[in-house]
Amino acid sequence: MARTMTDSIRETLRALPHFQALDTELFERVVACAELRSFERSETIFLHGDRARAFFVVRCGSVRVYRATPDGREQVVHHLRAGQSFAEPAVLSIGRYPVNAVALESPTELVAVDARFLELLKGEPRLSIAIVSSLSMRLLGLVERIEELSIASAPARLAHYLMKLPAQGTHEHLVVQLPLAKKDLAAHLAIAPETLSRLLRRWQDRGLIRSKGRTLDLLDTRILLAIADRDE
Amino acid sequence: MARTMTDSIRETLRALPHFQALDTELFERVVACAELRSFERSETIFLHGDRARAFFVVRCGSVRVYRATPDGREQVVHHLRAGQSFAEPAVLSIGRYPVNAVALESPTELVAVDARFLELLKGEPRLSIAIVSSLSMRLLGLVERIEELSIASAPARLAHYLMKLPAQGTHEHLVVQLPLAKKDLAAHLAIAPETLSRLLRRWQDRGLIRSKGRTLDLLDTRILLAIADRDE
DNA sequence: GCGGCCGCTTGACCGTGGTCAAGGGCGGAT
DNA sequence: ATCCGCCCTTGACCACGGTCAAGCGGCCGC
Repeated sequence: MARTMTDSIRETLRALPHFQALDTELFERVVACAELRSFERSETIFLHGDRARAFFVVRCGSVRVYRATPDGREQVVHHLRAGQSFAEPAVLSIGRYPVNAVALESPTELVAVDARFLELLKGEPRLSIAIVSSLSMRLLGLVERIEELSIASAPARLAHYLMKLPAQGTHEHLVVQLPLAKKDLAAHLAIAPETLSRLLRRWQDRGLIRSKGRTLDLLDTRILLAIADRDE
Repeated sequence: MARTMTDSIRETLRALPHFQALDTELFERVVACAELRSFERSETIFLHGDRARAFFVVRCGSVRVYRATPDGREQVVHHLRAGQSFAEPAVLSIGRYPVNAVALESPTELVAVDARFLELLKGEPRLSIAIVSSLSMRLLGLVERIEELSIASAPARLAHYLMKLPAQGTHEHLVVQLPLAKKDLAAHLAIAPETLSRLLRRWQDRGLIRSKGRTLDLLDTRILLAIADRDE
């Protein structure tokens, strides 16, 4: 019954795509590289330029990975939830974090896998194949994100985001929950909070959605999809 | 004296970071997966959705990798020159190209490394370590690109681009050559060609640069740097 | 040398979306 | 229950940069 910290680590790591196919012995050696860390809302996990001693897997809570410019603006690169990993590239190549990461909820628990993992990698082709594949997927995801951020208009980005959210209900009347505060969602979509607010208002007036706090009813998915990949 | 096609392939692949540390025997097995292909200006190399049979290394010429949206707009993801590789992730994970690629010059010669490479990877930890590292670098590059495209203003993007170009001359009077036609540069920076034109004009009027065709004199690098990471 | 094409430049216009400022509403703390 | 603070909303304004349209210039083919 006693649930050790190592059990938590084991459970979190095993759920990762990288590690699902590993045999027990190798997997335990990975677990031995890891420790559990806990963060509070708004607590910094690492900063741009810090020495990259570990990569992370989200056990619970959520994390924002972002870049900041000298003039104080920032751009969200990733938003991570339970079961997702981040910062592998920093550990596996240059050894410094190229971005900032901050916890968004209290508590946010992360499994930190440190540099001993690199040694494992060198001796284990199966492990490196898994990592290659997972990094490749991540790359493809970033290419998507480039498209989202630079081709699409603000309404298209929002509609696209809403339609990708896990939904409940029938095809013509979906109900979704926003996983972020609206101001954080705005940051993720690279728009001002005011713009987000105005868009939701407009669509509600047109009968496309209904909005109550973080719960949205998508009433006309047909038109929303059209907005998502054409343009408003 | 006779220079075989295989020699060309060997030379091109050997210059890649992935392959520099390989011993001769393993390297030759990589070479055996590769063939040389030639393209003309504007010729398509692959399209979004095509089965990914190979990844590529640029031997000469240049390549634009881009995404297109239903409404006809497009976003440049990469611009590649001699010695650079692309499309590894497609081959190494999902098996389909997620983007389009087109040759920008005549001739553009590419070394295509086909799927037999995957088999090599499975048996060779050193090879996969090299790939992991190189994919990681690529990921970091894409994060930079996200910042470039979505945080910075048009003047900042342009100034940043100019200051990163290989330059000749003294610190306070650099001379750079644009490696792209201005309309292609505009596409890379995600701005309209007209905007590029106007920016260069304005900076020339202010004495920051001098522009003659594709040759630019950077007369005040101090201010250009300021524009690059603050904002206009 | 001449014509035509394509890339570059310039001008005029306008829409998208960011900024500034102020008001309302929900929730947590006491 | 009440207060305070933070988020969200709404309004007014404006500038950045895209689009449309026209004119210019250089390069290549004939």
